[in-house]
Amino acid sequence: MFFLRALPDLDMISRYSKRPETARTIRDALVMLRDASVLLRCIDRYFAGHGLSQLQFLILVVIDREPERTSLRQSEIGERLDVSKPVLHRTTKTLIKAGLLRSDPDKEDGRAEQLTLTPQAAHKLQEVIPGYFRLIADFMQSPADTAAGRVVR
Amino acid sequence: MFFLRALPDLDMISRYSKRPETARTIRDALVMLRDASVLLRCIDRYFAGHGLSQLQFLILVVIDREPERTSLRQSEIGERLDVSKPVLHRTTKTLIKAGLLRSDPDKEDGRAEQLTLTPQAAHKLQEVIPGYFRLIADFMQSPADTAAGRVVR
DNA sequence: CTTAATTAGTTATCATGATAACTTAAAAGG
DNA sequence: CCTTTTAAGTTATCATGATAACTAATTAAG
Repeated sequence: MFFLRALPDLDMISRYSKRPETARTIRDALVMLRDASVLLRCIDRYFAGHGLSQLQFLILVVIDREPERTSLRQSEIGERLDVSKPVLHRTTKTLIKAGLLRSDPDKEDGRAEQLTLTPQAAHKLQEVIPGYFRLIADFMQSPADTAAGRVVR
Repeated sequence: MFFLRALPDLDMISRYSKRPETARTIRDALVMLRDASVLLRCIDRYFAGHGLSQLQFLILVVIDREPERTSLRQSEIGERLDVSKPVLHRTTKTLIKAGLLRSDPDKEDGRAEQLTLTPQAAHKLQEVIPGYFRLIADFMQSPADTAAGRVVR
């Protein structure tokens, strides 16, 4: 996360990078980092209000959206989400305990487990996705209001 | 951080948000979240290579760039950086132990402390800022190469 | 002045990210 | 086959974010 509230001005950036064109690019990147950080916090807060972390949500999503499959292994989820193995392990266990995932042994591989969405998980996704997209759309339209938690509508 | 490697396509997004214009906006936001997350990781890795966290760097920066002042209180740093008080507390203590900050009692307020950059900190900033800006510029020009840690030059 | 409210900083505790090192099963090489 | 290497998942440990609740100093109100 990028925490700086007031970004450096172009002059300051230019002091360290010769070409003015580059300074402008860097400025744009910093704006992006700041915007994304604020939005990520809004998203975290939104999911927390539904008893989920962002990663938990994404794990459910990648299983749900898999065509022709109803379950994935931990390792397959890892191919779709850019997180470390131990974090994936811990988070899938949390989801199992919460009743949102079911774990079955993989018949082809004794080391692996197949992770399937429970009906509660499918329901949870239905409950959560519309508001997720609405939050993002609201933020893009009016970042300050959305970040302040005000009703934008 | 936003970990999804392959973003949902417009059709999928449209299933949850009526207007196609909104779907496009959401897609843009997801792209931004993903780009920013990848860049943030590159930045983390860069600072780690110099013995700093991103927050540690930003604390040094906001003190350094303060006009007419050579020191700030914890609370003033908190006004400039969007982090919680305990995190700020812990991180400034770490910087003091590392010899990058000096803490002096505030003469006007018995509760407060004035935090000043040490010469090592000023040197560290000089060492670190050019590469920081270069990393960001490289990333904006060629995200994949920069993220892969390849030399872009 | 004295009391109440606010502010600066601290502490304890938790959540969620990472790496390193491990166990066990599967796959590859000889 | 048997050994070695790779892959799936797990465990231990650490870093860095958050909130809640605290102490002590300052400021505001009466």
